[in-house]
Amino acid sequence: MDYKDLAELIFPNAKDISYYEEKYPERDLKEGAIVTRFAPSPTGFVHIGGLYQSLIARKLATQTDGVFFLRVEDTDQKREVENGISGIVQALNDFGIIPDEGMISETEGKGNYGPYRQSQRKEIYQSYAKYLISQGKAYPCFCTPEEGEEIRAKQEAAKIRPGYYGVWAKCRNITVEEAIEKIKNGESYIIRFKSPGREDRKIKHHDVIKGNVDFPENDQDIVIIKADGLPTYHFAHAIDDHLMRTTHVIRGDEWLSSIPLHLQLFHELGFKAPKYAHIAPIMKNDNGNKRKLSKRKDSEAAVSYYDEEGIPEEAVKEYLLNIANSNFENWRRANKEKSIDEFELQLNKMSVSGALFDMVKLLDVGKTVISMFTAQEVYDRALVWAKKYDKELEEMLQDKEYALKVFGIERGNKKPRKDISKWAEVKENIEYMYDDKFLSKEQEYPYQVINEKEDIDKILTLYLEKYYDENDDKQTWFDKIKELAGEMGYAKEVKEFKANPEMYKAHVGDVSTVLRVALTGRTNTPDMYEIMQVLGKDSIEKRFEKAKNNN
RNA sequence: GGCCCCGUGGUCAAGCGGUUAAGACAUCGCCCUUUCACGGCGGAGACAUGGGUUCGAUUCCCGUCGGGGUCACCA
Repeated sequence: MDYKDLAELIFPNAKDISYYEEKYPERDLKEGAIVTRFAPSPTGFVHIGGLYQSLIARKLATQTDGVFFLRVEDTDQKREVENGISGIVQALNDFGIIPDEGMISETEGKGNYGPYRQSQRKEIYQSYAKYLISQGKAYPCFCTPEEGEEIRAKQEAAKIRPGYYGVWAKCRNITVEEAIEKIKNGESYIIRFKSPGREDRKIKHHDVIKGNVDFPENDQDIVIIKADGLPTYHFAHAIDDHLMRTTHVIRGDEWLSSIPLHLQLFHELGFKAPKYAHIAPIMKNDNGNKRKLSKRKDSEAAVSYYDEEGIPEEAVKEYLLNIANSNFENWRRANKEKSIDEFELQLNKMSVSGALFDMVKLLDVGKTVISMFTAQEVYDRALVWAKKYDKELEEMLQDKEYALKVFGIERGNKKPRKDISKWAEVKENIEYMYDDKFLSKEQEYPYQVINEKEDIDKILTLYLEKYYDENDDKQTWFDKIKELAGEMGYAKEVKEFKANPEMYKAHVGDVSTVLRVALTGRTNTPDMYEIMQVLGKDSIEKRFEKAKNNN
């Protein structure tokens, strides 16, 4: 009896691996094409780091005329979550990251290298496990989980390296006869890889991002097929990325230390190893300590957060690209109008250590992104967001014509206004432009220099009676406010005021402030001329009236 | 604890033997016919540390300290 008999006994129905090698041939792509993937487990939660990886993977595949696919790693039934796959598909879709192959819904996939869901690839893994067993490179292990823990406890007590290796690998040297007998007796078992490695030898590895890294060889006989018949991550990774013809494995750097194992697995399986690019995680400062953005503690770890806050997907992607390749910023400044698809990302320019997540910077990117939008785009996007998250804003946006005027203030020129960084800010930002909101609410009037009610009332009255004409162009409008200032005995020019401060109580700017505050309840607003144009005479009169009646 | 990776201003980061050590965000000041925003100009602000190697180290080597990752029948 030999290894073949043992393999046959364990996996009697498994196909020969040549079947799969033929079924999933080398891809016919041009030289240098990158085949890569995003391979999450379907927990229903997409982490910003996952989006980061996908963005990078997608870009690289696109840049090289390669392939980007979505593979779902659902070999741990305990972690299964309902609709977990759809959540991932949807999240990627929201950010315009569309895989060429892979899962497209909870149950369907597309492409010729599937299934793209590991739980549906059980037979494939078993074929390769069978192959390894028949080669004497894997073996059934009859140790129970409890025995495993005992071994571990002993190792810890003795302060030696924990794990299933060397003399601790009890089942590694069981004879074929013995193994067959145990199996026939119905003893339960798992399949372990028989590692040929030695801990005292080093391997060299070149990571596309991390550079050269040396590790001790792997000597652990890791589990490859679990008691439930499904593979562990490591085994599935080797089989899948080989069969799906992945050229570059782009993943989080928490996997870096598995490199010796993975390389060994590829080698023993007779596969060519892919290139690896281990991405540093996005971190957060937590009381002086850096740590990965945490699903439980940090709302911004979930990609859904950005949708809820109304941070445009373009902004999130630009920010991420910023972290990925610091030359992106310069490129962006030189190419303001271009799509980020035209930026060429380089893996080897990525930072080897994790960046702290910077919300302030993200919002700054958001501001710039939104400032480039037309009023129509702002309207459309804000409306989509409002329908989902803010009924009141949705109502305000019902009068599209008016909303477009409001969003059009100081927009579309060479120095567009940058005052909206996310859709959640829109309501607060435009609220005062709506009569039904403004007039019905009790207002604060933070007048600055000119404070006497008498003066204020006089300015408001005079302005409407004698100066304001809605047909004035901006220069005339401006000149009239100066005249009003003069009539009131204030300086018509700020410079004049600054030169002779003792001669005047206030200047034209202070008069403007009175008008502005009466009009909007704020000291900071966009250009007042445009505001008046949008508001119209009727509204202006009502607002001044309200201001006069204020106390 | 073992193994591995990393350490340039508050943050993201160029530079990688000789530089006035870029740039962006944040911050401060000035200017931008009246605010704010935008924009412009300017200021403050950094090579963790101790030893080497070298004519010369932010750049190379070693130690220290600090940070991160990993050591499952989870991915």
